[in-house]
Amino acid sequence: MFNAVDVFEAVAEPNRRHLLGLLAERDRTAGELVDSLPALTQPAVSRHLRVLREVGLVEVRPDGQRRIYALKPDGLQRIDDWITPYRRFWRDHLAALQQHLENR
Amino acid sequence: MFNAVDVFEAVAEPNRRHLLGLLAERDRTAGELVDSLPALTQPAVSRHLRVLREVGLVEVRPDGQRRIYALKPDGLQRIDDWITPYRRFWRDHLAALQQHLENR
DNA sequence: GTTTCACATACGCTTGCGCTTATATACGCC
DNA sequence: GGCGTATATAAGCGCAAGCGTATGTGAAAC
Repeated sequence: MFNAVDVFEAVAEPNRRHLLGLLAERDRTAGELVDSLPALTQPAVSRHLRVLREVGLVEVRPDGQRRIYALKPDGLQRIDDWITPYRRFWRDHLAALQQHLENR
Repeated sequence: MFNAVDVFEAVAEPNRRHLLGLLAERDRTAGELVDSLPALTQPAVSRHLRVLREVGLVEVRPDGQRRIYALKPDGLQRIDDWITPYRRFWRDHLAALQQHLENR
């Protein structure tokens, strides 16, 4: 019924990356996050937070009638793991460039 | 007129990640890449390759009537740069876990 | 030049995303 | 209880992504 979203798709959305950036600084209430995206309405931000929750990038804890969002430490690791094998490509490239500069 | 696609969106598509994976092994012709995705038609794969080209993740060189695709070394670096500040989160988390195990 | 092969593009279609407005839920305060 | 505040969900819509079929382009072989 609902399409399961994966981490890559979650992170592809600029507004969601913005939210992650704020949560990297410190935990925030849903209200604070809504205020941080003035171009969007409250329900829009709420939906983005839902997506981030569902892929395990953030977690919520209730605080009275507020809801405090926090970054979940290992969520982005899946992307990092995926990138790892590719990392050597630009490392090699940079190394070759370095070599070239030294040898001229 | 054309919506500029960014790297994150390009990588969000599973078929495109599949193509990148193959190109990480070695350069391939468009035809080989088409064969690697039997669920898709040739035009579908061609369009995915176009997206990967436009965001600078791959490059093409002609070889007679073939077109040889190759991974572009620094394309994914932008994603890696973005992840970097977050990396310490799961590092810290793992460290805390380690600490906990040693102290029990 | 014509035919064939390898690949890209055009077009039309369906589906899902992200948005807004409206409404529900749930807590705190009186 | 009733009311305001904080957040989530429902409903509906526009638009773009991704797909397939059909067609264009350009090189090679004859």
